[in-house]
Amino acid sequence: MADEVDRDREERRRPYHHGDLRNALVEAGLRVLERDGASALNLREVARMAGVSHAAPYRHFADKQALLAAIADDGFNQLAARVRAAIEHAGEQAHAQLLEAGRAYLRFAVDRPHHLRLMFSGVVGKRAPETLLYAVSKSAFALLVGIMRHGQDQGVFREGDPVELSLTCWSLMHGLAMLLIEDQLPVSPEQQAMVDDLADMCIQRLCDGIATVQHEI
Amino acid sequence: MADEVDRDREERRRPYHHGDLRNALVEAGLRVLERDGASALNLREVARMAGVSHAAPYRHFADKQALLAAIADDGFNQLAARVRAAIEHAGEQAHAQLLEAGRAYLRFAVDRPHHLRLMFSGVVGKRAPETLLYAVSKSAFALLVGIMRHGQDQGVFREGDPVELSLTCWSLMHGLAMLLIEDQLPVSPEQQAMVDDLADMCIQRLCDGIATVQHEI
DNA sequence: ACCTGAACACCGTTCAAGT
DNA sequence: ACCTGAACACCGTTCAAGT
Repeated sequence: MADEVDRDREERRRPYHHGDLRNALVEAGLRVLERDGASALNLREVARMAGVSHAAPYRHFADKQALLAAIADDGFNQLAARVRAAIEHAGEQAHAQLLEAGRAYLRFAVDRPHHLRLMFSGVVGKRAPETLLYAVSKSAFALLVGIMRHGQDQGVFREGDPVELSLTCWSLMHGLAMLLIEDQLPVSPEQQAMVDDLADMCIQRLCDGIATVQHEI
Repeated sequence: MADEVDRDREERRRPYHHGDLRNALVEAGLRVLERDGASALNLREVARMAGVSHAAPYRHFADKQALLAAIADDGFNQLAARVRAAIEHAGEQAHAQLLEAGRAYLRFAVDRPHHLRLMFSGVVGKRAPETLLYAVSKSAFALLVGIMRHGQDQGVFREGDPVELSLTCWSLMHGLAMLLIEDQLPVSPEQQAMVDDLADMCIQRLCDGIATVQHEI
């Protein structure tokens, strides 16, 4: 407690030149975001929290949107890291990897609902395919495609374009995450075990299919 | 053109007592929303568009959030109506009904991306289960549960809790819709035929399953 | 009952000036 | 090179006053 206060004061005392203001602003923004939500996130308070004047952020970000984009970008990195760790933790079986990846996605949503919402809320604006943001989200997607290929090699996943399979799976988990944090589902985001079960259930349904016979399309 | 101008002027001329200001505000808000997005939606401009002072909306809405909630509510009604019409148009087969419902969901997303985002963006705030909003979204969900039961009766859908099946299906379509309007998918929302195909493909994957063998969970 | 106009606090953004 | 302080336009919200 006392240590935290001292550290805070030290950070604020650092005169004039803040060591790494850009990062400090992103982190402060992240704190405000998860505490009060996106609508309460404003540049002036973020600057206040970082101990600089309200004009200082404009040295590092063109405007408020640019800060939001940086925060969203950080979220994509964190999400990808979590999913990657979950896959590694799952062992060799593609099916188990898929379940763990799904759980990790949902846990991120439950831990940082405002962050996930920001990442997929259009605040960032239409992005060009070259953008870093796009690249990072693509890299999380690449993990999923890897699982699919792996499962096809193991003979446990059906043949077909692994990108299509991945896309279906991502949509399922993403929709589940969004509906969950919007309280649209009969499961409270607070109950971790129930959330895990929900992820498992949905992925299991996707693996098993819901039809009794296969339709031509 | 000239007619529109005349009508607009007539609406604005109506002196002092606006006939149905509440609805006029919701409609004006809807127009601003789809034109410029949620971040550009402000009460003062909406009031301007409705031809009243910036304080007038407070006679009908407690605050800005209440107007946003009303707009979101309208969206849930429109979405449910579209899905209902799609199901009726699909004929008797549960599988066809499911495909058409999915297409309708995705088309709504593509037609009104900002509206869908608002509906599921937490601006409305945590809602109590009794809220109208919740009830309406539940009624759209009820349509889906109906399809599932129907398919089970027809013997084309696997046995199991129809609510679980519906929840999986809704998550899949919702996630697909959100990712699509965020330009996260390799399909442009402008290409209607591609969007329909995407909906079909995902639902087909869910119906068929992706695993070659059924796992215990 | 319903709407207006002035007023207040606050935000995003800019810019000349400071170190 | 990086930050400050004043300034501007604009927004959400309130309230006494008008019809």
